[in-house]
Amino acid sequence: MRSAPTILHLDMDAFFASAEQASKPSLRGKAVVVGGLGPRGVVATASYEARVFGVHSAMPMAQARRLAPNAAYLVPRFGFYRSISEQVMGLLRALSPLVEPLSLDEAFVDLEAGGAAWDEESARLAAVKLRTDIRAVTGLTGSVGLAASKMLAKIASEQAKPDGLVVIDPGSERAMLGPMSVRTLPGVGPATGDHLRRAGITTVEEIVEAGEDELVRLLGKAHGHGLYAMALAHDERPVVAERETKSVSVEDTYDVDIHDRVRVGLEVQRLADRCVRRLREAGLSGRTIVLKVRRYDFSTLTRSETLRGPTDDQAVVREAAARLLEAVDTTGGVRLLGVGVSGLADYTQEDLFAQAAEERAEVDAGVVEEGEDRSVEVREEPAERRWVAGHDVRHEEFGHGWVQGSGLGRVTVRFETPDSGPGRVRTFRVEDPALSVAEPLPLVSGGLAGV
DNA sequence: TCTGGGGTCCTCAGCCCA
DNA sequence: TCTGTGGGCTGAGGACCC
Repeated sequence: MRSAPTILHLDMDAFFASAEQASKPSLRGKAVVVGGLGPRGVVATASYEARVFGVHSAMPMAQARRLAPNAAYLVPRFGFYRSISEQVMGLLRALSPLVEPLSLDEAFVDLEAGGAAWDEESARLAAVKLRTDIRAVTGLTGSVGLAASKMLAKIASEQAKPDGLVVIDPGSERAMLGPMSVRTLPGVGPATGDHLRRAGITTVEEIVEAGEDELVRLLGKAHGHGLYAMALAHDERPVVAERETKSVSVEDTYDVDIHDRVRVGLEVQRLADRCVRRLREAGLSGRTIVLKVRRYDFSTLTRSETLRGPTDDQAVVREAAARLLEAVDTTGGVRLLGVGVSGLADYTQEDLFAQAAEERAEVDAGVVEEGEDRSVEVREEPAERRWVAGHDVRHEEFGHGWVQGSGLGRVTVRFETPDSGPGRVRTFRVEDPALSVAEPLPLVSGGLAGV
């Protein structure tokens, strides 16, 4: 392990909820819950005000509504969050070329590799400046952990939350980790935590006392060795900037279980099409097609088939998924269906030529118009459906606002912007021609323009 | 209480092949 | 030729992460 705390872990505070609060002044200081709003939705992020009521990530939305009935409930706007995330990642890359994003709101940075820091003092200065810059550019706060390894930097940023900075001094790690719960260590979730507890192990120092052989016996080779090393604060995993995608998948949970076998088949085709679209957008093709089925009783099964060569062909993926479905008993109903492709390869020249030839043939045959996106069904949306709660809109007279709710032919809009005060609410007919869908505004004036 | 969506990695069993 | 062994691939499932 290196000797200076020059690995940085950044974790944006309650990211989705904070972004919504920054975008909507009337929600600041209020309980905000972002997640799926359907009957089977779960919480993606809860604002700190909502956490006071016991609401947390991954909690069923129905339970969150019981705990915090007066909170604002919003669907996630991933495009908006992605644009903020890109600004943050830009600030990180200015520190070092070695930036490893873990998600939209989290990343590791190897400060030493970028020459941004070489000892504790320089690392601390870089972290302080980073937090100031993030706030200036995005208007949001992030917590930072600094340590000599990834695991410890992540634990440090967790301790720093919200809006803080924690540095773990090299030499103090073992003493700090010892009394902590085994669940603190990466890779210990509910199942492994339970497993260890049944063996009388609840803290990190009890892992060390149990010894490596006992851990391997309990958890298997890879997990046992890995966890024992983590408990000793040994973590040599490097910060990796470019990670190759290993699989691409799409899945849908249905509001009501599907019983009709024909409908199940149609949904699988739709998912196969969506999966292929994502594959192509990423310039990838893959050999293994995976079908995922979650049944009415939440039991989940996967069926897969490996082809002779990689494909990104819609018809091939559809057919494979349909074959896999044939072998699955869906009596009783299904709540989730998914289609994925793994065993990925970059587009080969051969693939490109084959695809181009196929498309030319289709154009010649009059199947699709040149320039037409054949993967997207163009359909006129009913007026009601255009007004998604939480999304931005613009009114010719009243300016920029966001949809608070819609129904019964009416849409309610709150007119406010990130730099206005809390705004007023007005209601319109859903087909009001003065109202249109709008892009989110930058959270800081000029912010989206870049650093 | 009733459990999303998109991923990653590991384990185990069965099969084939050298 | 028979038997044992070990590696690689495939398919299924489980755990974990954000």
